[in-house]
Amino acid sequence: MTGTRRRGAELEATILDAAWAELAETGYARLTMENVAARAKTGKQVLYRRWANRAELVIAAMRHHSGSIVQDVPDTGDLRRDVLTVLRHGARRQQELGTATIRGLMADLPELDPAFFTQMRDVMAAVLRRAAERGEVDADALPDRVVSLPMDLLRHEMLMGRAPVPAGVLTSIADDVFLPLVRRAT
Amino acid sequence: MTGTRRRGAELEATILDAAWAELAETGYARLTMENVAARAKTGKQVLYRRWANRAELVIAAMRHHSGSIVQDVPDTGDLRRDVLTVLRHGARRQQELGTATIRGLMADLPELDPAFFTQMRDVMAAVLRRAAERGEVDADALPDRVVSLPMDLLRHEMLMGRAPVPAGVLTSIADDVFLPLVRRAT
DNA sequence: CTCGATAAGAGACGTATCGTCTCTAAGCCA
DNA sequence: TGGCTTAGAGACGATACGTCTCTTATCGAG
Repeated sequence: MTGTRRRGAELEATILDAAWAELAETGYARLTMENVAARAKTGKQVLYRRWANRAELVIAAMRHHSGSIVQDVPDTGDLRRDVLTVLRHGARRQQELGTATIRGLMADLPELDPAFFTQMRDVMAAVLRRAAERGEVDADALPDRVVSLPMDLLRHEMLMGRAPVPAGVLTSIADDVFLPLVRRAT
Repeated sequence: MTGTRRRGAELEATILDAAWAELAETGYARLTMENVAARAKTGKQVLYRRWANRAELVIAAMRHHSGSIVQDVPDTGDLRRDVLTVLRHGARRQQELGTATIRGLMADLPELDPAFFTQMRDVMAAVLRRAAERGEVDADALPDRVVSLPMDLLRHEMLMGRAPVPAGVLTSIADDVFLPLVRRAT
């Protein structure tokens, strides 16, 4: 039995799984290219051929582990419920990664992908548009900052806090800040 | 002339100045204990005797460079102006440090000093209390989250953005989010 | 003024990881 | 079947960490 040598997509998937496992086991700070390569039973060069550095590898591993962030925008017929659903989704995602990983990535990445933000804002925009159609909010002329407000606050919470974001924070973002703001007649 | 050997506070100040200079020159990522020691013309051990790691040294250097964050709470007689003053103060502080340094610190610090947050929230609370006395806002029964909202959003902006926070962002935080929220009659 | 304790100044040291390079051989394609 | 690509494996020099060792300047007690 001479070794079956993996290639292309198969190899790539193995590496990304290995990276994800290392991430879960040791965390971002201690994740090394060497260990990922070892776990995937391949050489470092194979990693460097695909990703320029740790950060890119980890980003790729994240994407590989769970598809694009939000495909199904919630539509429960109630604005508050929709908002909380979006927030919970984000919070769960954070829990999977851990604060330390998120912070580490932020530090290593020279530039954050702007698509990441617009994506989340578009989700909220869709939720708000439907709420406007139902008459729950009075206008869709809301400033961009207001639209992205819930996710911005959640992100802030995820970055500053240590542990998983408590559920109370999510309801507070919705009830103390966002809903009073969008329900208000301008 | 046998060397004049520095001690105590004098030595410490020299080191912190060196750290601050290195920070400005090379940024947090490339700041090394070795270089700081070299610039201060001392040994690494002298640094490690005082600070456990890079992050602590840099924090100390920041504090040394510019005193406590806010001693003089603005009081212009106008809520909007006060809020913007606080925000500008924070933005200036960020500009001095640079986003990369802030992110690096966040990644390295296991735990953020909670005093940092309460401090900023207390500033906003003071500003709001005076506004309430003037009748600008209707109640001082505002949720904590609302009180810390402007600084939270600014912090989010500082962390996610690359360059110094544009002035328009500050006014947007005040005019699109904070003021409509606190002026509203509950 | 003298003596001992303390800590500065300087650098060696072992470890860890980086990112590059090199080499051999396996697997795909014509 | 022969050639081209690239996987698999590891050596390599560079950098920085954090610890340690050693000498000697400086401070404070007596």
